[in-house]
Amino acid sequence: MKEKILLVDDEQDILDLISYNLDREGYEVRTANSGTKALELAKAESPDLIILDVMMPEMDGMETCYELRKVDELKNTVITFLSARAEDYSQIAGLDAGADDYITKPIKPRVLVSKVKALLRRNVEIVDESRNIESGDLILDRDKYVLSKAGETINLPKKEFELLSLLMSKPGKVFTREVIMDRLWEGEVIVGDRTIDVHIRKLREKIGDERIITIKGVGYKFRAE
Amino acid sequence: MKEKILLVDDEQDILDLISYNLDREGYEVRTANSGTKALELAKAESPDLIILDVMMPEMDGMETCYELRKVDELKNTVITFLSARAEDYSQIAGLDAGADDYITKPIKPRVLVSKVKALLRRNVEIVDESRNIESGDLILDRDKYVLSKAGETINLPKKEFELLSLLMSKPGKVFTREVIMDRLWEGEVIVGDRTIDVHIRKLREKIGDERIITIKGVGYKFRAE
DNA sequence: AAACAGTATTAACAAATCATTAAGCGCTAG
DNA sequence: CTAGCGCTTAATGATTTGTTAATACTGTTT
Repeated sequence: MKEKILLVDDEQDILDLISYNLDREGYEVRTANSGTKALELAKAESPDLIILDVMMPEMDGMETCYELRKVDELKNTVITFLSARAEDYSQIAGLDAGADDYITKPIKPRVLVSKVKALLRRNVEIVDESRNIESGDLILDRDKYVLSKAGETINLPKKEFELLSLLMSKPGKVFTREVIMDRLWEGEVIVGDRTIDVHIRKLREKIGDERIITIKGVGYKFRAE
Repeated sequence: MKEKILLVDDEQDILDLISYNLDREGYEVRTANSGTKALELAKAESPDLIILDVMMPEMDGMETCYELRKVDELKNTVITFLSARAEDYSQIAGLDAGADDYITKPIKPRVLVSKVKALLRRNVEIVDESRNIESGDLILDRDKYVLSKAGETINLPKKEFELLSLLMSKPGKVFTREVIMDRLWEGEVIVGDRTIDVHIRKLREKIGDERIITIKGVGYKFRAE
């Protein structure tokens, strides 16, 4: 699943340059040469990221951004400006219009690419941050402090809940014992390594052994589907 | 850990001037007076930064840049142009060729040095950002602590993972036994040479014999595609 | 071709790390 | 005030990972 990027600028050269670079990185790139067209395309495609030139005839970047932000489907879309001037004034005004970042010309392809990557990653993280985490038949409800497994609800004690919550926040990612301790016992006390094992064990008892994977010498991770 | 810079220009004066300044700042500077030689040197040394004159007889800067970008080991290398003309046109064309920045003549040593510093700093950030190393059908995921080979995931024990991670961090570069020991057993214990062989062997069992190449009397390297 | 230096391979051993169980302690609800 | 729950630890057992030693191999030098 490629991530979609909508690129808006009135200069064809810029469109070519940027789309060439993003395309090479494996993104699906759409282009528009005016704010009006951008709005149309954005509604139709709901891209993950919109790169918007500030200076355009007719409808400029700021205005387009305001309009884009009104569209409900684009709530989770990251918008970033593109501008020749790095003046503070325009930066602030741009972000006020609902943009998430600011890229200045002249464009340096590799900077652009890594910025785009960072923005999209941030987006993913924000989405992940939602209160519920699902994976397979498990649903972890951070608000209600409850875990559901295949419909039935399981009440987890605090430490177990937090541990599972941590592991499930990034399925597949390994959490070292050190990190786990930092998160679950922030500085308070120092607990032994076996404590973590025991909590892991209790969790495994409740959600099944396969879900939590041990990486010896490294840490634990939640099995990504 | 000095950072390596490759300097390419057909005029000896320029080479002298720039390398004098960069050398004084503690960088390790190599020079080439043609695009062809630059390619050779770049492949052999995989520098961190390449400064490329646009106007050169035979193979010009743009063309050299295109060629350089095709080389896999130079993926993370920053390339910057050097040109007498600051016209917009050449800027865009140059960046399109895969360069990261543009330095204009006449060269002001102080400006050059600070630009170089900025470029290398950025490079560090970019490299740090991606926790994955890819090569061919292998993907090493440092977060998940797994290796994927053609889709299927392989779990590697810590030492093996670290060893492969080291080798893959600079494909094609030879790591001596000494360096490997430094990185994998930082001062802790002293292990025999055979230990490394065994880990290499286990890795080869898992990823195929062709991937890791032995250079007798020197060390091991990961085969660049 | 024999001696040599360096690497490969294998299996056996040692060490590190994790799992499991049971038990104790402290807090809180009833 | 005490039963119960949750948290932690200790003790022991199981497993994986790391290391070494012994031996075989490969290529190079004399």
